Amino acid sequence: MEIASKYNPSEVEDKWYRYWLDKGFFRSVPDEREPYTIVIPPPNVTGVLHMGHMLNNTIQDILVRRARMQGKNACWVPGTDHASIATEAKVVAKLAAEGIGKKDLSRDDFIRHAWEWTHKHGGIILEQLKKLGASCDWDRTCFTMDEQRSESVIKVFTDLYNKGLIYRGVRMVNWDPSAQTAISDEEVIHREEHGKLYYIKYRIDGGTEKDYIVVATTRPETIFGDVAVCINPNDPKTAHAKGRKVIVPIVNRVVPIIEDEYVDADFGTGFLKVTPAHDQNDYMLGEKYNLEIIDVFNDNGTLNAHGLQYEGMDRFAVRKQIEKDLETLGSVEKTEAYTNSVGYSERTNVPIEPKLSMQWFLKMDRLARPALEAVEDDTIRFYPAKFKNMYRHWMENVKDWNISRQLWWGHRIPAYYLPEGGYVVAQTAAEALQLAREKTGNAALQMQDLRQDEDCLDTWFSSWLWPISVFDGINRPDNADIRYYYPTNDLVTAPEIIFFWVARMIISGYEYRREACFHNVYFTGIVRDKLGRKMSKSLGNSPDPIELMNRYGADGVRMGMLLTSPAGNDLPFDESLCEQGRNFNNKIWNAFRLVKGWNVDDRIAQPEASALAVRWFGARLNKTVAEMDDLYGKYRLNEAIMSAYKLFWDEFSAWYLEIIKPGYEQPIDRATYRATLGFFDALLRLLHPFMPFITEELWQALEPRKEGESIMIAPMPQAAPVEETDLKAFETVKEIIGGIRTIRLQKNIPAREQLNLLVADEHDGTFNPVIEKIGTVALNPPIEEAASRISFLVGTTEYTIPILRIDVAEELAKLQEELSYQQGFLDIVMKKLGNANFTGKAPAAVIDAERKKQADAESKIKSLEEAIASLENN
RNA sequence: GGGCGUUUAGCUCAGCUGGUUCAGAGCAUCUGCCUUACAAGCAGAGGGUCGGCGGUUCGAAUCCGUCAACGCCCACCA
Repeated sequence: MEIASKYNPSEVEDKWYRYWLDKGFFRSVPDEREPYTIVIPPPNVTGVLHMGHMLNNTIQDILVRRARMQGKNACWVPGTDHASIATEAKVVAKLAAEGIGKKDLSRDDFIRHAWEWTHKHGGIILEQLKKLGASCDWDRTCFTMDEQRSESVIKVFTDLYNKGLIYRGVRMVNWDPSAQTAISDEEVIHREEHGKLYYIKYRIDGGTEKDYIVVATTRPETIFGDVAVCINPNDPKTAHAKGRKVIVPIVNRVVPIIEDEYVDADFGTGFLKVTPAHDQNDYMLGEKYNLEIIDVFNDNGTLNAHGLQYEGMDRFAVRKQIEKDLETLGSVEKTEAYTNSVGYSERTNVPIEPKLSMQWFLKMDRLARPALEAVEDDTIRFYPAKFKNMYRHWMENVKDWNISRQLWWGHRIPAYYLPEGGYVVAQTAAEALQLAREKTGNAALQMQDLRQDEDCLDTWFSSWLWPISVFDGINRPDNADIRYYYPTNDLVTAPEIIFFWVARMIISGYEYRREACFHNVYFTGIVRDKLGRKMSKSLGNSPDPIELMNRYGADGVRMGMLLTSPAGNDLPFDESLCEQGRNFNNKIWNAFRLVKGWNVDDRIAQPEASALAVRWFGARLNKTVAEMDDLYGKYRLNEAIMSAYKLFWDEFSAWYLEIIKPGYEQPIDRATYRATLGFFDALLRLLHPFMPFITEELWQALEPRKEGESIMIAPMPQAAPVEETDLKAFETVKEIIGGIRTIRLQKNIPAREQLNLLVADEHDGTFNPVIEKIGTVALNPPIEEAASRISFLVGTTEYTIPILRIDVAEELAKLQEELSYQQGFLDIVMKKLGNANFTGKAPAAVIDAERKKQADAESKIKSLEEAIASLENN
């Protein structure tokens, strides 16, 4: 049998994925087993896979595959998100390219286009996840806008409205002039920006040219909305203006000077222009003093008729122009450089315009309470726990959630306006009509008399129900799926959406199921490039995951992602990590080639060294299994994989296989061979969650398998009690071998040349046959006095190799160096033991440990001195 | 402006309730090897006064204080 010396992933990955699908291994239906559930953070339906998805979904797949192998009924529900604002923007852009404006279309026509787009580009990302090996139950694939999920959303909206938690009101909202919709506070990103502070003169009404006050502003284009100027009543600087009126330049509007302590006398000039329509604080002042509200902008960020000659110009163009015009008028006292924080839309990346508009809000304070407690008392655990602080802070200061968006692509708000004012909220149009008739007492009211609200709901208003709605637990709260799978176990997501999504899911979980929606949240880090920059399309620093998988294999990339990322830490990604992953695949592949290349001969007895190796490796394996269980429990997946990695590479390949390896073209005994296949099997199972493809390929080839068997449903090795003394003794063996190899290297003695090794009486001989085999040494042979000897220490035990060729001077120097190190060490220990403070106050165990150090050092010094003496005598 | 977090080998990180499995791991580096599983490999080796300063203690990477650098979250002084 000829097996290639390099593993070729592309030959096996698709084959096994199809096999798993065909056998239905990913499918889950409720049964009597313990459930293990994960719901996928639904990616944008028209998105494509990026490195963040790779990390996130690899982690989920590891958790799910492990749970499945532990005998749990594992269910990973996949799906996509309609991504209201992002998708609508893409559709608008696509239509624009065809010369069609959104306004030219009816709502229905636009929605039709959006569905077309969704069907055309949708679901690509799910196909890409298959390449990664994701073991999702594809039969359960959901979409936030499919029928069941839509029904759930509308039902919840209606329910919350009926509970009095949803209200409608005019509020200052974050307006995105590009998408032309309001967005929530969480969708606004503040950035420091270098701008100008303009000092503008406002003439005092009834005064001369020389009578003016100066107002400092960063936004001169809003002066069309100025309705007052405010001063602090306690500010002597501005007191002269009390009770006066001033004239807003260009507009020539006469506005009053009002007084409020909100104004910071130390900022700017002490005069604050008040523009209630375009600033949150000004709006508050406006309400307080009952000022007129003048909105000067159109929805797209251009000026409206209030902007006079600037009407139709963009707000930033106006800022530049008005600066010039004010200067011409002599109304600018000065400008100075100023840095302030400007809000940007997360989605469209344009500066947010504070704008007054009618929106729908969800009251959050009562809803948030159980969700806060759940995380505080660890009913829901965060990994890493540091995110608890962030969460608490947000939840304690939670504000009402603006849930309406002025978009078409999404769930339309089920509010219906009545002809004579007022509205009703109902799940269906028919119910709405019924309600409307009751409310108005007009039985003749018809459907066409009602007008449904034009807005749709924030995308997160559907995803916050995800852990419930994917099991249809909103519409049918008692169905078998929701009762079995809910609460879900683990959520794997990015810290960026802790408020958008995680917090709100917890809230809806308590409101609609009265219990936590998941038990553990694993926060992944951000995948960055090796310079520490966030990966982005515009920087072009983001590798294409599909391309990476083609080059390194899905398993290689999965390994690469996991090798370096503790939960919550950013992941500085470098292709060399995939290389490391691929190399590991190859290592496993070659170990397999070795083992499968052996011929078994029943006539030969098991060598002693092999029997010992089997005994030792059995213990070593168990120890790692226990370690990995512990690490999984703490969600330290990168450490779990490292411990499997070292087990396979160092312990199994470098030690175990080397010990049991028969001579060239020699057969192996049956007992050792059986044990080795057993170990290999267990190792593959341990590694399977991380590297599903290669482990399946080799597991299938390791022994004859029946149709329908698979490593992915084989049991995960379980920890058994470990014989620690063997493990300890073997570690000593490694050091002895290391000592021998070092001497070979230094003295240029080939690995295959047999040497003699003299050991002291206190040497633990348990693994002597192993030492003789891989050290290529004879232990304590009957020999005549050697001309020279060279020795090393393991612990306090001396090992000596008698050899002929030896450089006495060099050897002496080495021994002297070691001697002086030991003497220095002994000095420190003695000083400590001589310190009455130490011996008086330290616990007995610590003092005993120091005494032991002393004894060890003394014994080492003694044998070093003897070795030196014997060399000198020769 | 508040709050939180980080700082340990060239890189990414472990080091729980202070004391030889306390200075570790993987990668990278260096040296020697094309040894019949694997050069995508094997065998060895070097490398850190645990961010600075001060304190508590018999003893500090570990506890306390302080300073510094970096990061994150929240916050609309125009």
